[in-house]
Amino acid sequence: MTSGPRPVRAQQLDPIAFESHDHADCIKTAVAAAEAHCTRKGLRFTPVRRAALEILLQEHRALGAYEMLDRLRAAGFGSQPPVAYRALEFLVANGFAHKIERLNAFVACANPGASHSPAFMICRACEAVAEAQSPPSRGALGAAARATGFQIEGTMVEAVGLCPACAEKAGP
Amino acid sequence: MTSGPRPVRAQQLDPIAFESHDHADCIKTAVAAAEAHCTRKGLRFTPVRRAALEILLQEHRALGAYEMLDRLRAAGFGSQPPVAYRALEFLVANGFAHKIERLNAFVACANPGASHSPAFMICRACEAVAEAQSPPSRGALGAAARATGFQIEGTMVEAVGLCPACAEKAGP
DNA sequence: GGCCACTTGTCATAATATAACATTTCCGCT
DNA sequence: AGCGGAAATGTTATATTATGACAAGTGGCC
Repeated sequence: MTSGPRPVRAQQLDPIAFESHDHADCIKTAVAAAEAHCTRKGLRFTPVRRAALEILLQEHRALGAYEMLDRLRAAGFGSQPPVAYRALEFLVANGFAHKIERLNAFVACANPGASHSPAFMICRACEAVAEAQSPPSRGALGAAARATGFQIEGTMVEAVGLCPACAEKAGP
Repeated sequence: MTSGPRPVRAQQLDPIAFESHDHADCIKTAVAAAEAHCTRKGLRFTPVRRAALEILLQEHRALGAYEMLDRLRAAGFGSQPPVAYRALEFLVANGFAHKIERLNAFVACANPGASHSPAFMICRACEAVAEAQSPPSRGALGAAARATGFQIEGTMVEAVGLCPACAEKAGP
């Protein structure tokens, strides 16, 4: 999980998650949305939790819990694993972040508030993670579930491959 | 696994993976298939590897690496983690087993040899795991990949929920 | 203030996974 | 049959990921 040669460019416009966009703005928007959601639901959007979300939003890649812990510690919060795991658990439980099982790592939700059945594309070279929306209970799996009587409560879809930037570096 | 509806006898009938089938037979068949595949490909189907596959086939649920290690040790093989991890790596690499990322655990392949783009249904109550075939990257994910230029190399699909037996136990 | 639920920080430990290396086994070759 | 190299095995040691338990702090509410 090296932080590798990740492209970091001029202030606000970064080619991340396979597309360019205004990063500072996407952070502000997402944090504001989370805050609003917590207010509505009576949840406590505490400093650690806000910090954790901001840290995740800095990257469009998955961050391990211990990487998160390092950054939270650097920001003056507690320094033991549960600090990171609890903040991440809160973010995941409330749809502000997702766990990437394949990487044992966490990524900010690209679409908080939207109906959630996300699918992820994970670059095996640079570890960037992009989120796509996938319709719930899709094709073959939904059919198999109905056929056997299995009740689906949640589905994980994670594709591993090469993002456009890394594909270009790798081959012709 | 189930190669069609098969007549079954009382003693060998186990209600597993959400369906009844002849378990002893499904083990023999799968091991023979693996052996044949290895012979064809010049791979070494060594005793540990065979034992690991048999152990996985005993269950239609995912087994953690250390659970596997315990059983391999009991069978007279080495007693250190790499023993289990290497056998499992071999089985996964050759399509005889799959890793269930959600559980950090491994399950025998229900359909070895078939074109592989498996999807799993994981019961959160009893941890049974059933494998369905899913068409490779169709639908929303494939579309997103094409749109962004992401090259999918492999996809993991895991649904969590309740198997029929546990659903019945849980609530009418 | 006193109560309560929740959150935070910590220590301790569990569970999962890999690195590195000596030894043995197997296969192809002569 | 004997040799050489690649692969597999078993081991020690350690890295990485994750959780249990408990004391102390925080904030809402009567």
